[in-house]
Amino acid sequence: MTKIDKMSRLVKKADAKSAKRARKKDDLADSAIAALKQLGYARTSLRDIAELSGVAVGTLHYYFEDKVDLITYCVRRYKISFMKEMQSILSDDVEATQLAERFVKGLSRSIRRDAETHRLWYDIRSQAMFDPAFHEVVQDIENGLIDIVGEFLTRTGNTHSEATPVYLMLDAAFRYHLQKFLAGDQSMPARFEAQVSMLLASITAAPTSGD
Amino acid sequence: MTKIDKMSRLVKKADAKSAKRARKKDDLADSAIAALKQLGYARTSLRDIAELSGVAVGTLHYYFEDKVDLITYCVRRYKISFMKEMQSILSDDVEATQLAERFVKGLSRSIRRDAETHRLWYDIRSQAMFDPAFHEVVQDIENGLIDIVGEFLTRTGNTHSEATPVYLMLDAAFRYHLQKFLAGDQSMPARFEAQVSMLLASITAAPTSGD
DNA sequence: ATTTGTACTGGACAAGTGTTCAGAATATGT
DNA sequence: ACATATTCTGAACACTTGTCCAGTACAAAT
Repeated sequence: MTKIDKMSRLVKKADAKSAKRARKKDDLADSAIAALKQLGYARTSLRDIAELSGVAVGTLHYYFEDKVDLITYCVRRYKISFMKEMQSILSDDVEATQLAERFVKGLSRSIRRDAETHRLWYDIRSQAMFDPAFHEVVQDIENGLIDIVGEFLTRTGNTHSEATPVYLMLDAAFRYHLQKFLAGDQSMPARFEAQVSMLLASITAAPTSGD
Repeated sequence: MTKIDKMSRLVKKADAKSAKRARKKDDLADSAIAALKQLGYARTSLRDIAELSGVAVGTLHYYFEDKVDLITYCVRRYKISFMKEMQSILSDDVEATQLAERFVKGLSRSIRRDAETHRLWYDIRSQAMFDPAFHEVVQDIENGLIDIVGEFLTRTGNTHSEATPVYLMLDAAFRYHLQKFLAGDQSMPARFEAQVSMLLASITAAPTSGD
């Protein structure tokens, strides 16, 4: 069985290698996010990222194809972690009204805590309107967000089919209050909470008379 | 009265001068918009704009302070013309339901016809999250849009106070369908119409139970 | 015809961009 | 200890960027 032994060992080594590489890649991505969330996509150069990561510019190209690859990787990484956070709220075993409250609170807390990172998402989403290179990430993430809203709706006893319009409403409110919060108005997370829970209440109370 | 004559003549001359200058400025802005709507803020250089305008780069700086000044001027100019269009729909003397229909139709037509220009607005709005130089334009325009929605609501027999949330909803739907339309889905303007008129119906039918 | 003023040009400038790659440093395997 | 692979460096490259400004073209006024 030396042959199989060798093989499995080689496989393990290879896995460890790629795992280590992946970890390093994520480290770099985290540094990159720290830079990107301050300056945005267009104004952040690879040199900015390299400096903040403590590596040379070449290293970035060693781990990422090009700038677009790096940025999309970062956005994906960040947004997925946000989505997981929301998912974990949805997995709480509580009744509908309390779930809704926690959900909205989770969002408003994210405005307060991760405002600068979220604006990166809106930046890339706008870029996608001009550059097809960003279509895929944006599509993927937006579908993921709609799924979460859909899950939220079913968990609170609503029709799953209304996921898209409800997502749009949440997204608009989120963006608007985020924008004002970033402009200096500290009251925005609270106002977001108030407005959204009101809107959600009107949704759950009177389901849209579709067909 | 030669003195007054002279003065009034001078004033007239000065006015003609500045009027001519303003016209030329607007011409340049229109060319600039044509360039900007194709490439977006970050990817459009002053040389691109100059080439498309048929003038030298220096000329742009002769009429505009700097790049930010040029871009904000363009966005304002374009968006104001869009807002005037919407205003003219609101000034039609028709009953509420028909007004709502025309309003939504106006929006969906704008998705189809001015998709590329509208994305410039979303681009600048995102930039404003990073660059305070854009705060003012974005604030002004967004307030203008909210006003229009408010006027629409009063004209259709709703409470004016709900302007912001309704604006947010319209904006979200507009942006979403615009994005998908730009990605190639021709059915989006129609879908936008359907979705929005449904949402508006649910608003007007059951006013939000605020207080 | 000559001065004055406005409109415009386009080259020069300094600073920045993403990307590449020969070679050094470090780690891994024998 | 040595050899092989991997990881990383940072200078170099070819371009692009916004801005500036001496100088030209043209119009208006004297």
